[in-house]
Amino acid sequence: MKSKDKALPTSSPLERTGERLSYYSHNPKFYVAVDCIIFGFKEGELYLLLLKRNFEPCKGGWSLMGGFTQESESTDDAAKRVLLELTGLEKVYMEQVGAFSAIDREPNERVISIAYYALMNINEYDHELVEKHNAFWVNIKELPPLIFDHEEMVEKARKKMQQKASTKPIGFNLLSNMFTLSQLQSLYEAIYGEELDKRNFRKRVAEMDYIEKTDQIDKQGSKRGAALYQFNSKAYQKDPKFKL
Amino acid sequence: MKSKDKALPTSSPLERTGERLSYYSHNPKFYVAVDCIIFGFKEGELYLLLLKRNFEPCKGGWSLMGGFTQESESTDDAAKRVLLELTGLEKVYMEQVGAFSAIDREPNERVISIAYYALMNINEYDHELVEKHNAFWVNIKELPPLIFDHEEMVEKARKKMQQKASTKPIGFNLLSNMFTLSQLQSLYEAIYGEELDKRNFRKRVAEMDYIEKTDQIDKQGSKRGAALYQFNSKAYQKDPKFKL
DNA sequence: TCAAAAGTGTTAAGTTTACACCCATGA
DNA sequence: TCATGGGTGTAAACTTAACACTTTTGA
Repeated sequence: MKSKDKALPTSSPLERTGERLSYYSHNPKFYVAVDCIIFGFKEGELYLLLLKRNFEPCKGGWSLMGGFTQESESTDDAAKRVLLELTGLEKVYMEQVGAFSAIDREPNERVISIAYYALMNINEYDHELVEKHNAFWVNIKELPPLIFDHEEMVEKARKKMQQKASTKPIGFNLLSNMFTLSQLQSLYEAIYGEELDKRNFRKRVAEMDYIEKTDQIDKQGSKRGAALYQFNSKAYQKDPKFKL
Repeated sequence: MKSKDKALPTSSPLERTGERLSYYSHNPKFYVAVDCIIFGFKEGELYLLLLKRNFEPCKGGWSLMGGFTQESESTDDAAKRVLLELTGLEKVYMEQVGAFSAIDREPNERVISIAYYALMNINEYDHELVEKHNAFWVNIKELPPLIFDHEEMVEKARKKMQQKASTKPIGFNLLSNMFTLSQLQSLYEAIYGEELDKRNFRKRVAEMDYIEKTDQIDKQGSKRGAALYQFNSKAYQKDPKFKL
């Protein structure tokens, strides 16, 4: 790898630092950040967990939650850690969105950032931690201007999440363990940004045997009550077909 | 951004280096590489342009072409530069595949690498440069073991390229300016890894007005000769629908 | 008693798939 | 003259989209 083989035909004594080989030491190093697009869902709408920054740089602005990759971490690890720091949650569904590396993406320092999106249940997190970070759930239809290139990250994350959610059962991460079909439908309507036909939707759900009806009834959403369903991931593994 | 606000409540004098603010200086920095999955197409098969490494590390192994991001570049820029260094080509179609950051992905140094795939016409490049880098077109069905995590990069790139090629007219980058429908079909068969029905394929092509029949005839591929077509990207912009 | 959400099938339209023969030409 | 790839249409299968009424119950 790493081209530059003209300048570095073989490893030379000059290229050693201490005990370890260093073929690379004439190249620059960079801060590598991670930024998290954290999706939540309530009342038929998607929300993002955003920071109203009470620290520099861009104090006072709105931003994604982020952090710096450490020596001991992959960027996946760093993203998980950053999410844990903010929400107290482990094992949250996350996907890499991509690297953002424009030279001037931050005003004062060169930082390359790897964006990740996360899907979490908006009802289960550590409120104290979120408050401490001055973070708020913001309706995705009413996003404020975001600092740096964070709006671009959000856009890319939305597209990627939408694409993935249509072919893989990742949407359930945004719901409680048990959910009504109306909730599931309104979730997918929010993800796709369009209304879906109730009967066609339920027909498709009925074909996915791993979306299992429980004997529980939800009495919050309606007078009549609606059957609660759950996603059975083991059953899904056996016949992993999904389309909504 | 960047969490760690406990350790860094506000910018303090200590956080300044020279003239510039440095809120981040207690964080580590990393080499940031780019690696290129370079696709070509000939004789009905996909090929990758791979290096038989005549330099360390992993001299003698097969790898992707790569290089290090410089201060003056985004990773997109770096990927373009690296491709230019190897092939002499500018304006090649490239897409980011993602960041690869496992701590031990390289044996001797911590390097975070951003992978890109490139689609190029296998008939048009600077052979001298390729020879100088000891690079070879390898049939994608007969790939040798690759160093580091490059096989993982290739797999992810193939999936991403396949996905994109089915919905956006990027495949033309792998063909000459003019091509026969048989060539186009065999390209898509190679991308999808499955045979396609000739009549159905041509029916779909016929619906895309921006795939224009020229008055040129290809006499190489057959005795009878086959009409040559070209992709009209301006016509495509006007009605950007694509599905193959 | 009525408003509000839950639940339930059928048909038409559109899309996708399968399939076979004649044509033109150079060797 | 024949082997080779070029070129062409139709029907069946399947998938998707459109659509309206009855049920239950808490206020």
